[in-house]
Amino acid sequence: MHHSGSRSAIKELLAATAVRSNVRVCGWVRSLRRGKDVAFIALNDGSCLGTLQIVVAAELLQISEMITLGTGACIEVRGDLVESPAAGQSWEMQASQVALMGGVDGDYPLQKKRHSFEYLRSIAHLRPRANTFGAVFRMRSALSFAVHRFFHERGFLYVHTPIVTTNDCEGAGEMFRVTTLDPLCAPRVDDRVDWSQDFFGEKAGLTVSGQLQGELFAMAFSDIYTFGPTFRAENSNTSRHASEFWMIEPEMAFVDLAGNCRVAEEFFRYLVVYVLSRCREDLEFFDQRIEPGLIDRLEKLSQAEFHRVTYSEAIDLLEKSERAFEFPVAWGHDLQSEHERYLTEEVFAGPVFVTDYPEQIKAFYMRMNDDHRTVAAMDLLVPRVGEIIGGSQREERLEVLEQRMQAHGIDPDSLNWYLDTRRWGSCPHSGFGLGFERLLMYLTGMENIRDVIPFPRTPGHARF
RNA sequence: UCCCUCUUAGCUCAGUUGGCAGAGCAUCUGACUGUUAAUCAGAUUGUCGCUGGUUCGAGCCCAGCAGAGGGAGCCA
Repeated sequence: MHHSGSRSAIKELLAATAVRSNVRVCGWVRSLRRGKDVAFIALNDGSCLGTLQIVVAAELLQISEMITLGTGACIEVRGDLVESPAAGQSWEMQASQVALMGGVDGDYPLQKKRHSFEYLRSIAHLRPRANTFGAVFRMRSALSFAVHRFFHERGFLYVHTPIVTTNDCEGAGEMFRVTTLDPLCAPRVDDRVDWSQDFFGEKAGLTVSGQLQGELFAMAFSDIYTFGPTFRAENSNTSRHASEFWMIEPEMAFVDLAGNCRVAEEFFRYLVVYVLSRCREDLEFFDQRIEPGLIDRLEKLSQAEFHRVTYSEAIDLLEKSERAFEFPVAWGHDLQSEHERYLTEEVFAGPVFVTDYPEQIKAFYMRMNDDHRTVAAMDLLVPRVGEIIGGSQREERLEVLEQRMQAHGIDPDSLNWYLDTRRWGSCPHSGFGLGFERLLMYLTGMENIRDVIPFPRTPGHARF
């Protein structure tokens, strides 16, 4: 800023304990009420949900280019912070100077009224200025910090696993291709693209998970975690899926499945308690406007016991229920959304870990149990969202792992570096993956993943 | 990818049996006011998603296409 004098954040002014003179604030006009002698501006700068009421004498507004002042305009105000004589706020600002930085016209798409989320998605470049999205993205930021704090407090190493990868066999979904070859005349051998001539000398793509690399680090640093973007080229079109999302993946040496669940539970509870104490104003907004009862739900959750049930027990519970499910319940088949929802919403009415799934429906790296028909896998199911965490104890025995890879049609040679950790100094270890956006949805009550990502990427959509 | 629903003013949405295109908000003008998404009066605003069909006549019925939303699958 070319002017001297520092800028006060509106959050700070609204929390003031005494009057303050010669204050400077900058922000965007949320609402303007104009009278003959006096005008009132509700100003927001994103530092908090609330607005600062600016009181302006009419003469001040008449001087300059104030014609373009309206909802959405950006202004700089100088004046004094005083006690507000009227109801509605305890502090307000008596303006001595108002400067327009960026005006608006009648085409400004955000009005001082409620808009549909669908419409706001179409103006994703402006929606951060709307109350709901202000609250969502402040909370996203706070929650990211809380994730790092949790692991930092417990001595976990934060590792940046690669975004570009050449593993095509993680079984976690379709990959986006990364290439510098010209799609119209890519080099070919035997009628197939010759990836050896590509930039990385082999077929490369965007990561679908940092887990395999995370395991390598866990077998050197004991406790590690990753927290970064993940990409899935699946053509899935639901309110819970995005092509680009953020995932948190801890990996812990010397920890079995039960210990893995304990960490997941502690982590989940830590984050709930964190937002309850640090994001109160935004949570109250969600509680009021997005999901009535949210705060109560989260407070109960912070005390709640997380239930544990094996897959086989879950199948029994589903079979015993009088419910007519659309998909049949049978041991050996994966649980459908409706089954998961029934378990977490009706049977347990709270978070539940389902463990020990049949080996044929889970990934190759999950540890084979002694019964030789289930693996040490766990999913954490929560009401409303369904599966929010998926994890397992990893197979640390070289021969068993090789066997599992064969059975899943994966060439062990393509992952020889992964197998090396089992060859030399192998150890029992476990980890899980938590979808950051799903967590955010659960904590805000927002129902569409596209509304908790700043600029969401989904099939057919990568604008902004 | 499959199933269902939707698409009307800048936004949110009504539009009956096929018969003149509507409301609220926003915007503009004015009034009024220490106001609280202020209030009051007046004014402006339409390729009824697109293409074709049925009909004397289509926002409404039919077909195709496009876009959006919800559900399913896949998963986090």
